[in-house]
Order: sequence, then C-alpha cells, then structure tokens
Amino acid sequence: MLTPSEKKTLRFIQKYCIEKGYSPTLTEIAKGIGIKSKGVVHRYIKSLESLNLISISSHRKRGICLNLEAYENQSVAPIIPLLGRIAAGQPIEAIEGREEINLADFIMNPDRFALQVSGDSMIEAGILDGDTVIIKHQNTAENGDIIVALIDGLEATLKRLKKLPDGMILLIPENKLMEGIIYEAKRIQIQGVVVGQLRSYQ
Amino acid sequence: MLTPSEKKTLRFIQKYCIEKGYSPTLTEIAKGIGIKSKGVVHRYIKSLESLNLISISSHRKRGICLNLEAYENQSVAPIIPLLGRIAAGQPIEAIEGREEINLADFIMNPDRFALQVSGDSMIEAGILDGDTVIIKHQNTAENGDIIVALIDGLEATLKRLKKLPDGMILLIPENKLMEGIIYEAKRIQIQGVVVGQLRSYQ
DNA sequence: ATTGAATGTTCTCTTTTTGTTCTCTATTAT
DNA sequence: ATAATAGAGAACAAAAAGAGAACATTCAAT
Repeated sequence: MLTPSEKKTLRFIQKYCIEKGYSPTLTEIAKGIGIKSKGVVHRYIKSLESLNLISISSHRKRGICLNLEAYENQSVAPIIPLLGRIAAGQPIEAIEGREEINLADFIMNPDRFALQVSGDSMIEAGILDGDTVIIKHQNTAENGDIIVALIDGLEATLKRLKKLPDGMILLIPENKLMEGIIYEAKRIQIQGVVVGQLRSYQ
Repeated sequence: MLTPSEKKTLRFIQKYCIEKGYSPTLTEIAKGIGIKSKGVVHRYIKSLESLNLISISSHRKRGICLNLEAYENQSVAPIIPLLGRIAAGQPIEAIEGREEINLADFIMNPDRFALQVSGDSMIEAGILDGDTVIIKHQNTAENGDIIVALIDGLEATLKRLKKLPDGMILLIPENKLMEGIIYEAKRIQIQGVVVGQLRSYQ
C-alpha cells in the first residue's frame, strides 16, 4: 500500500508525464510535492518502482516511466475516467468498453493544429464564438466537411463545404441569419478540415 | 522517453513542416530551439530517428521527414500548435502569448470526469448529442452554471441551473422545444458542473 | 562540368544538470 | 522502546546540453 507521500509523488509524476511528454527530474518532483531533498524523492520513486507502478532507467535523466498496465486501482490511474452517458430523464448509463478518454483520438498527430473561432457563423453546428477547433491539414475535402477555406488567398473562413455539379463551390455557414455564398473553385483554397472541437467553461 | 531538448526539437520540426510544407535545416532548428551548435542539433535528430519519430535522408538538405504513423502509440504530450484566430472575412490572426494548447491542462485534474452526452436538450448551448463533457465534481454551483443534476436520487440530467428567490430550483434546457422545470431544492442533488466540452468529427 | 556557398556529419571539449548513495534528525503510532 | 514515515542535505558519478572546429556532400548558379 502506498504511503501518502508516495501517492503524492506518483500523482505528480503522472500529471507531469501526461502534460509534458517526458518525466520530471528528482528536483522537480521535490518542488512539486513540496519538499527540498531530492534524496528523499529518490527513496519514494524506488518504492514506487518496487510496487511496479513505475519503471526507472538507472542513471538516466528523466528516466521514469509510468507502468500504465498496473493501474487497476482507479484511485491512482492517471487518465480521466469516462463515467458514462448522460441523458435527460435517465440514470447515468455506464459505457462498456470505453472507460477513459482517448486524447489520441483528438490530436496526437503532427498534421493537426488548432484555431480559435471568432464569430457566430457556425453556431448551429455547435461551434461557438471562442471555441477551439482542431484542424487536420489537407488540401481536399468531401461534401459536408467543415473546412478552413482561404478565399482569394486572403480571407480565411470556417464553413461547411458543398461542391456544386457545375464545378462551383458553395460555402455554407451554419447560422440561419447568414447565407451561403457560391465561389468559383479557383478562388477557394482548402487549408484543412475540422476533426475536433473543444470548449472551456473556466 | 524523449529528453526535453529532443522534444523541443521535434515540436519545432512539426510546427515548421506544417507551416512551411518542407523541413528545416539544422541551423534553422538550432536557432528555433535557442542553441548555436548545429552539431548538437544533429545529435538530437539522430536520436529522434532512432526512436522512429522522424526519417532522415542522409546528406540531403532539408531531408527530415515526420513519421506520421509513429505518433499514434507514442505517449507524446497532448499538445498541438495553436495557430491563431479565425473569423469570417479576415486573414488568420496570430495569437500572442499562447502558441499551443495543452489538452492535459484541460482535463487532467483529480476531481474531473467525463460524460458522453445523449440527447438534444443542450444544443443551443453548443452541446450536441454525442459530445463529451468534462465535469468537475462538486456539490454546489452558481446560477448559470451547466450542471449534472440528480433528481430524486435517480434521474441524471444536464441542465443550466437557476436558483429561484423562493428557494426552488429551476433546471433549464437549452432547447427552444423544451421547457424548464421547477423542483424543490431537496429533490435536486448537484453532482458537478461542466468545465469543458469536446467533440470529435472523425 | 565547375565551383562556391549552404548544409549535413563527425569529432572533441567543457559546463551544467541530474541520479545515486550516504548520514543525520524529527515525528508518530504501536 | 521500536519501527515506520518524513525530511534535510552533502558528496560523488554520470548523463545531458552545448560550443565549435573540421570535413563531406549537395545543389544551384555560372
């Protein structure tokens, strides 16, 4: 069983690894859990290693590795739990199979980038002013995709794509108050398609 | 596991490739990560190559290539470049200060959990059927918060909260087709408030 | 085809940062 | 009293970071 300090140490390491993609140094852990001695930290991580919660590459700097398989115990698991489905009028229904959010679904790809949305042109698609959209960089798109389009090489805009039979391109805002506009294909350059969206309420 | 410098190098290369469409030179990388020696950079990219994160065409200029497949299983930090703000009719506007977004920041907190939304009761707040909401576990909330409420200890629901002057509680769906319902305070138990929302289009 | 500048490759060297191993002390529960 | 848990901090070895020189190769201009 973990002591409080060991648990605190493990939590810190988990968060650090997930945020930064590499493990913390002993001094960083010490600071993170509020003590001064890295010798003490070393004792804690040795203890965590003997419980198989982490692995340590000896003498390697930042050589700590999380043993993700070992976290049967929910209270020390490093990933946010996906508790279930919520619907009005129903108890929360557990989801089989998926027990945690897979951030990789969203991004872990170097051809992705994010844009912050300004304006209300896509509110009926659930993309609000201030939201962040995740874009996959590509030069083509399918009908119905929400795309980042560059008009005349200058104006950038987020719209739903419709290719018309006559070769023209219709960019449709998802807002009843606005009208779609038809462009000649050569004026429109596709920068990428929306593959994700996120919003923070904090 | 990557060292911080290798990580920084990889990020720089990713960002450069996305923005320019071709890979950077060693000197450009050196400048980009804030060092002077291209010999050092060479060491870093060799290391990234041995981890299969990039490929290098030997002696070719700008011969670095990102290995897109390798990122799926890699525990790379969930960070993507935030390129700017997009508004209809404007060029993409750079955002000062924030150059990347960190999904872990968004989510990794011990008191957070996720729920998948089912139903249309919050569509006018931009929360659609199938979206995932991030909930912060707490037993109280402010007027206007979107909360997970348990009614009579049984039904769970996602609604906007309004505390009425007479002590009753109004739960408001964000959907014109639905009506808010007033409950006695003792029938409502707050499970948490929505602090984030995400959606995948894939 | 030649040439020169730009770029990639391979080194050696130094400095800084970090991991490891100690010893010592304090607190707390059994 | 004893053992377990916490912590400080010193001393040392090793890894990582970085500078920079020397050389090899590519590539575009001539």
